[in-house]
Amino acid sequence: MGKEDFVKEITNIDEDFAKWYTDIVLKAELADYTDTKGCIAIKPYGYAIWENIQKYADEEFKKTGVKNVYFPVLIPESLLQKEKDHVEGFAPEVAWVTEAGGNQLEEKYCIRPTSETIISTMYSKWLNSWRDLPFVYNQWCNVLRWEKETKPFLRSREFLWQEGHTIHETADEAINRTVQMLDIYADVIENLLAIPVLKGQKTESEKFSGAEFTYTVECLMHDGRALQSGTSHYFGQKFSKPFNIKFQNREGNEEFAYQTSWGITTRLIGAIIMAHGDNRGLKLPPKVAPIQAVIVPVASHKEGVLESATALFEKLNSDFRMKLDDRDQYSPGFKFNDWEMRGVPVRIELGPRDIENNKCVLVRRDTSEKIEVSLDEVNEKLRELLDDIQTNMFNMCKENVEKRTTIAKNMDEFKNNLKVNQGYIKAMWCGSSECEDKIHEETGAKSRCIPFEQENLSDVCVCCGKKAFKMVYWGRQY
RNA sequence: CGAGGCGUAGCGCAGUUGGUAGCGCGCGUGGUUUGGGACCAUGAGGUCGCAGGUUCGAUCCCUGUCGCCUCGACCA
Repeated sequence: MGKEDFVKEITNIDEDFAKWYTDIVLKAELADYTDTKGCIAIKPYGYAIWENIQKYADEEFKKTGVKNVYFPVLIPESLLQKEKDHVEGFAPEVAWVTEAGGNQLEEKYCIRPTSETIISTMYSKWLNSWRDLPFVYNQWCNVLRWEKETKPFLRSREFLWQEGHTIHETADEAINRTVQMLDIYADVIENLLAIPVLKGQKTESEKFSGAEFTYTVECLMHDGRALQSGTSHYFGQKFSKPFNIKFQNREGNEEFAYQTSWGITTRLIGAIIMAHGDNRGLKLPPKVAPIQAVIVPVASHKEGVLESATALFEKLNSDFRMKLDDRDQYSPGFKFNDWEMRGVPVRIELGPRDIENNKCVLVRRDTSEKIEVSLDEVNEKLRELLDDIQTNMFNMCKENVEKRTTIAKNMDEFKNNLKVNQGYIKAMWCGSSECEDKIHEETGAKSRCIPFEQENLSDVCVCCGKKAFKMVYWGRQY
């Protein structure tokens, strides 16, 4: 292994993926551990990635009529209790505020683990007529879930997300909304983050607590484990009844509204790290990278070099998110490695040789390929290169998914394929939670989803051999 | 929450058979360097995770506790 194949101080990605992951989070300065157990501080570079995700997603949401709102972080206990399945699902990981201002509170408050309850209460207050519908609201906020095992971005006690909550006049309209939002999530993840997704429906045992059904987008990481990356839930009238969200319909009768919720979280930052990273560190898709290209001047003490580098920076900075690395305490070689570790998609080298020839050198992070480009057409070339990197990163990721997706027709194949490839196992399923449990017990894999695109692999369940209901993707998860 | 591992400088680690600590990297300053992790000189930085106990004396021994990591169970 040559020195170009690894970065000092970062664990080898194939030897210890978990360690590699936390190395990247810390060394690339995305986040850091805090004195608050299970909660991270997101540093500027990591937060900038989140801001890019937010910006893109928020624009897509608004194109479909979503409006942003804000609800309280504290929810009274009585509200949380109203929907039975919901409270059962969340109770173990809810944190409570019982004391304030030096006094015990008469009613304790939970710190929101999700906001269906408080939002439903307000919707009930605000809704009168079918003419008021739909409510298509979203909030960007933090939530708290008292997780026992935590990992930066992937599972922390506090995390940032958006939660959309809608109510509709009809079931069809609500269901269409869940599909529409799932499609936006798929678009965010595939087009912005360059990670291919698997779209489908969660099984009964994997769906959101309180939902009629849950749609999901699943991603596969470098090591072949799956990550639930965005969910969209249909509630029907399961919340609107206990929360009394009703309206007078077109016939003049009282009717309960049809409800949805949907969310993506800062976990997506973890997905970017684990789907694209390699032994040189983080690898960011250009569309979401806080810095799309970094200019590294070579021999910057020499006459005119820093001036030319600054001029190039100015020339590019209006079209791209740029960084000029003019730190004088580091050698160019150090900077090359440093920016690769931080995942910047393109490095631009500019030294006396280049300046003399009116050129610069563009080096891409994904393939390490170097090209010389005339300074006159550097904007166009950089644009092309970034587009190509974005596409190539998606394709590389897709190759990994395809390589790691296998079919199993019996449990031996299931176990063997999982052992060899990790990744997704496609297998027929009878629809019983007993088989799901048994598969999980025997293989460690859980159902990822019932994909929208179905194939008939066989007529019988991979586990029990009874009549098959659907094809399911299975896999080990984060 | 079950099993295991680790807490000594910002990071990675030594070390003290009990007498308050060192190395490498990093960091500050001055200079020479600069096309894949430069070099010389000179500095700064530690209540040895925390709390008890044993002891003349604890970073070291004992007990407890907290935190982090890995593997399971649970979740975005």
